Amino acid sequence: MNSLNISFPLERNDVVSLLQHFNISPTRQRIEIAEFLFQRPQHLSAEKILDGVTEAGNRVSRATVYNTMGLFTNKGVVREVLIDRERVFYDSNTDAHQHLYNVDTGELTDIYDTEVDKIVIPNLPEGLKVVDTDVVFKVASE
Amino acid sequence: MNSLNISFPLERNDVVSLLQHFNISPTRQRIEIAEFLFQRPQHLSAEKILDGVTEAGNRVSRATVYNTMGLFTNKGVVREVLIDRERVFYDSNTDAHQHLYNVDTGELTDIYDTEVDKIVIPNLPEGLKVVDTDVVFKVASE
DNA sequence: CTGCTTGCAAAGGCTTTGCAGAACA
DNA sequence: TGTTCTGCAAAGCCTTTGCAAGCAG
Repeated sequence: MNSLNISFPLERNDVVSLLQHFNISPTRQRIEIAEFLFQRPQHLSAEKILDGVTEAGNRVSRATVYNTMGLFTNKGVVREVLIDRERVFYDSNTDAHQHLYNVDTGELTDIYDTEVDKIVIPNLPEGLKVVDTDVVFKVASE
Repeated sequence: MNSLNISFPLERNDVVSLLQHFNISPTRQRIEIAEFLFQRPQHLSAEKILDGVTEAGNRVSRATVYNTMGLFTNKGVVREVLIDRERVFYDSNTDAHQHLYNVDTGELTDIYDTEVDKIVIPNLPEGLKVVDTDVVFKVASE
């Protein structure tokens, strides 16, 4: 999925390149948000992103966080993960991978299972192509 | 996932049995909601469920629809599908199956792919078990 | 009776929007 | 100087909650 091979954490220069690669003009706010996102592979809500950017000493409005994350998602910079109905999570890891969601703790972790790539959809109608595959394994304590 | 082998549409008597099977006392409202859900395999939002039940000539409040769908989900009568960030969908088909989501049209369809059942999670921590597997293929026009 | 259910209205909480000012090319 | 972007505040919208009345066992 991700042909960019991001090596976390991303330096500021790399962040700017990344944004430009996706045809996003690198404004101060977008750079600061992206820098925070790509410190490491992580799953973050809009609120957490706002908090994180703010704690890093930068000032970005809530509306801009929402606008920016919508933009990043559309452009493919990050991936939306819908698991918790309470809020959307943004995944800074866009490599092909799946998720393990612990229903007891709410913890969301990445897993890599090459078998998933081999899945072929039976009877995929003509003229359609798969643009993304979301796989979430919900796990609980035994 | 579903060992009940529901044959759509479900008759009123079967609906009552179904609810009892899940230890849900069959109140008028719950029966009417379940009857609407199990007319056919479908993916419905709370609003659509309220509309449908109302149009069928029954009277149920919005709050009861939400309460009931929460109950049905917890008991395993239906499955929540989180795809659209706008709202939650409830799936009246609880057989093991996957979803095809057309990002252009918003259409959500069921697919059956036995290969998915074979997926084994690498490094699943001890003491955890998989309780559910959500697979969504996002497709678009070529 | 006693506890479970329902329904209304209000509150809650995440997200979007309108619009004026700022930044940018 | 025209376009894009930001930020504030308000609005929007889905969902939950408090609470009184109704219903079931």
